[in-house]
Amino acid sequence: MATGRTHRPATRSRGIPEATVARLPLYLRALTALSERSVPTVSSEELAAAAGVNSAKLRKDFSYLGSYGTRGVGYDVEYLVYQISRELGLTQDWPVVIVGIGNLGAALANYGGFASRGFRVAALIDADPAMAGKPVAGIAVQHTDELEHIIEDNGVSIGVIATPAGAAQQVCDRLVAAGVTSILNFAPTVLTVPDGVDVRKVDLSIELQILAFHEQRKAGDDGAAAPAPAARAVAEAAAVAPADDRKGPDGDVPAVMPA
Amino acid sequence: MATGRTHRPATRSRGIPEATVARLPLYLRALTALSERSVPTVSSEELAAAAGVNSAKLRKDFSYLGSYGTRGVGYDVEYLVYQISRELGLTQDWPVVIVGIGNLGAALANYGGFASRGFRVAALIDADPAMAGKPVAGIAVQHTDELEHIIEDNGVSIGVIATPAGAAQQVCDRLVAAGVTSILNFAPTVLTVPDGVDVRKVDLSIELQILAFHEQRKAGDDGAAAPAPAARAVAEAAAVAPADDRKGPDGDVPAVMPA
DNA sequence: ATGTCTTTGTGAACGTGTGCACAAAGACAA
DNA sequence: TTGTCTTTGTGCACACGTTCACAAAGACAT
Repeated sequence: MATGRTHRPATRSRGIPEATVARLPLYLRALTALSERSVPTVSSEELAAAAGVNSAKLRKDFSYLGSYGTRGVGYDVEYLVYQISRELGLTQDWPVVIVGIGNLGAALANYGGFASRGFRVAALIDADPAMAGKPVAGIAVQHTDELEHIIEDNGVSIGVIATPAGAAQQVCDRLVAAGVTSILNFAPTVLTVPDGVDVRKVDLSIELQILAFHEQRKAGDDGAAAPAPAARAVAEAAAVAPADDRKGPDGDVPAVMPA
Repeated sequence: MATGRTHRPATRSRGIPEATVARLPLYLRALTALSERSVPTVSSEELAAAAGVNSAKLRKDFSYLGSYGTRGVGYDVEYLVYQISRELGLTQDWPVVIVGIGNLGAALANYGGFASRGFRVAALIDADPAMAGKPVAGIAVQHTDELEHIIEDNGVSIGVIATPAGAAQQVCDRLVAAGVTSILNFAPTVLTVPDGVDVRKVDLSIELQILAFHEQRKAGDDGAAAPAPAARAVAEAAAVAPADDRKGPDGDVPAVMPA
């Protein structure tokens, strides 16, 4: 350790917990809104409410970034916007490629939130030759053949995969080989990547299934909270089985009753 | 756990951890793929690899559902598909409404994964009168005025919000008032809902920001892993400041340098 | 039946995340 | 300056999640 500073500014940079990182964008959004309304300062309580989190959690989150608040007053909105932006790396420009310009890819290309914060759609790529040249969101779609070329020329390190599941791993491999080290995957597949490459997935179907689980829970629990009188008819139709034979008939049950 | 002895199926159902619930769809997908290839049984090791998780975690996850494996053999694929489907509530039909038929809403309506597992798009709703009647994904878009009507008639309990941020809370309120108790929110806003209503959010911009954070981390770390030679030029331009003056100049720094 | 071999199911240790509650820091007033 | 009042920053305890490691369960061969 060659630092030589007085007290440990410590490795806070390394030490920011994932859970905190995941919330920083949320705070940033709330702060940006305040900034637009020219609100000069905000307390942890107010900001936490706007971001939908606990105020103690928010303060602890900010403490990982450093001590940017003023006791008795709160946080300076502009300053905090800058600090969080910097911590998230949004003060620099991130060229992004979107691969797979189907319905979803096109929607992503058109999504305003993309461009707003440091992200720039550098290219739209699709495997369909018929798509090549067609403009989507003001950008001409390029063919997959150009992929490596585009990534290297533009210094792209973030790729978005919006292809069908079957093509995702292959596209992923090519992206990684060409130098991409962060991938946002919308295809319903588990991607395998080498160490050092980050993958985040967004899976509509999984989200819905999680909701369905909780929804079913509520329906089963009934008696208590049951604000919605509807949605029952359908549920009943499916309740053909004992509906609560967990643990099962001990094991002699054959592997039947599939979907 | 403390229970007597014999078999206390206990309240396992209540006790399924959220983290486990979130992985069940992942397992289900892997199992469905195996099922389609007519694979009869699978070990925790194999299945874990396919789902991209640790095998011990997978076994523990399954243990919350009951003891569906056979020691020395593994899990029966078909049986497990059924059990997980049932646990997730996918053996019943879930009518879903999508509100906001812009680029994203249309993409969602066309998304095959929706219909595949128990979910059925009951209606597409948009505030633009010009959209009304237009077919998207084979379904005629209906006007927002019909919202309450549609939800009640179809017993919809799951709603998807794909509107602009500004309209999201209002749409959410109407959905909830009409009986929806689970919401999948694509709008970049924090939704406020009463107790008993579940909200899950999917936020493209947040995912990208998290990736940017890690990407920046990698770039800062350099020296070690740095497969991508590109992407540096831009990064440099942003490195105007000391680049590592965290903790800041002690506090006299004015709140300037915003985005 | 007995033994061997495979794989589950889970106790226990560990790591991460959350939230309370309060001392300390600073603003502001007199 | 001194005192009061607000709000941060954080120690601590607890809840949740992950992973290891292994005994017990069962399949299968002999």
